Amino acid sequence: MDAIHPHTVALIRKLESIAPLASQEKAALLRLPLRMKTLPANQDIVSEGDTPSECCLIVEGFACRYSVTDEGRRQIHSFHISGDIPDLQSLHLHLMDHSLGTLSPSKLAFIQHDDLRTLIHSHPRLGDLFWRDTLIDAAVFRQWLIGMGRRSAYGRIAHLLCELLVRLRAVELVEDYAFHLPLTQAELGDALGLSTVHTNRVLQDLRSIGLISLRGGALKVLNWEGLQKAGEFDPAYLHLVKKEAL
Amino acid sequence: MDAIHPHTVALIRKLESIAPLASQEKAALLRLPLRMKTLPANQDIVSEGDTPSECCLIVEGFACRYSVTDEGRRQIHSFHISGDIPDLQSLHLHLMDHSLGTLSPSKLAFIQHDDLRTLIHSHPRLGDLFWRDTLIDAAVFRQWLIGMGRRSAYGRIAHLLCELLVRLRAVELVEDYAFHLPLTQAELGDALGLSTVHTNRVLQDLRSIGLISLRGGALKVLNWEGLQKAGEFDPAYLHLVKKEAL
DNA sequence: CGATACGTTGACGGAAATCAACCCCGGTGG
DNA sequence: CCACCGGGGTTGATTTCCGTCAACGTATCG
Repeated sequence: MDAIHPHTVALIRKLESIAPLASQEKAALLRLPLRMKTLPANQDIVSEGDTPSECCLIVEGFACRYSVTDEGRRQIHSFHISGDIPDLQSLHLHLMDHSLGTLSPSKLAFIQHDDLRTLIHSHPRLGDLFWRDTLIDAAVFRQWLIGMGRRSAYGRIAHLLCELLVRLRAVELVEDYAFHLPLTQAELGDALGLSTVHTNRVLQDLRSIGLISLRGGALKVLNWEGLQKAGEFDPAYLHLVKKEAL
Repeated sequence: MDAIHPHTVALIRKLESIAPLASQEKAALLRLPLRMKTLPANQDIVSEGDTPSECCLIVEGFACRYSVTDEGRRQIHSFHISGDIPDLQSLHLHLMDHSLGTLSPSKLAFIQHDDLRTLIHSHPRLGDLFWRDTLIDAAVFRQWLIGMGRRSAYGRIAHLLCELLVRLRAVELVEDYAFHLPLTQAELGDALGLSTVHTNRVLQDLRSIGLISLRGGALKVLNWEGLQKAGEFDPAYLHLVKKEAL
């Protein structure tokens, strides 16, 4: 009856990284009606003040949630990658209290709230799983909070890179400790509460110490142990099922 | 059959502040089996690394969630008041990635996960409501993130005080812009990523400007308009149903 | 009446912001 | 083909907010 959407595999891969899925649950997910959309970089997907009636699944690309203060300073709350549904919360919080935008050219799949509700109704375990996902989301916020409050710029950046590596690896976007990081230094700074200048200097430190290499959006972690230590990184807060972290 | 627990009224009042409740839902909540416990200040309720099988409803008192970095620096993630279930997330995230502790002498009510699951199963709308509550929780984290990243110490403290006033008012713990704030300046600092000394100085500023008065745990907002402006506070992110804010 | 916890004050230092150039590189258009 | 342009990255000089250290005041309590 309904079309099967191969784009949903990104979602399935992501969900399987945080809990096992039954085959009929996967089948139900694959039957979700999707509205595909491609966006260039730096476009709003949903804006603060909106009351969306659908959620946005990221199939490809990088996105972020952010707010802008009265004085025009941007704070990025989180980064989102393939398989994430960054505005899943709009299912229960109807008014967007922040914005969601692309950071790189992205392929998006929109899912109607009603379709999600129907899915959850017939597969309550999937509902629990989505809930779990939003809870992990909150856990990530808490980690960022620790970084902003109590870690140096150096530790903060290291921690963020560790987090991105682990999350990207969970959806198989990391090869040999290297991944594509389409973020400008200004964007990294806006995420970590740092100025662009300082972000630049700390990144240079990380490179000169030999922890990472970074050129033109290609990031490679040269010393995973060292980077984790620098960021006091412990992946427990991501609550992944596969613990072959190291 | 089951006993009716009047302590649950704190929870009902809180839930009604974020969504309307049907009378049979209230009745079901009142039938929840509770295990009461009284704790003095500065005691852990749940500790990082625990895998609890019950949630903690705060009936009376102040609590906070927090983490401690390797160097022993504490970061408080959130404050919790009457009606909150700060570790509701343990329902779906079995390993605690942070600790929960009292800040003042508190009256607590523990609810078995199984009882919550049964409740949610028979009243799915309550499940949605609990989910919504954890989403608001995350929204509060995002606001704190904005503060830590992009606001001055002055704005951060002002914002926090605004948030506490609105949340406390939602559960009827504010009278005439005054409320009980049993937090030390060290605790405020740990929440906002500030040193105790600096917290002290900024609080003095807020007092000398005439925005607040604060003595011995008694906080009174003298200039609500001014305090909101100082903190760029907009209560939308709390997603309360009663909007008679100002 | 000391002990202890919390608040307050001053002096000093440091991490990071700000300001202001300048470089590099990939487009693009004349 | 080269000049121009703009976005991102890099660098240095300067400033500032806030942390740290250390002392002292003040209140509550056993």
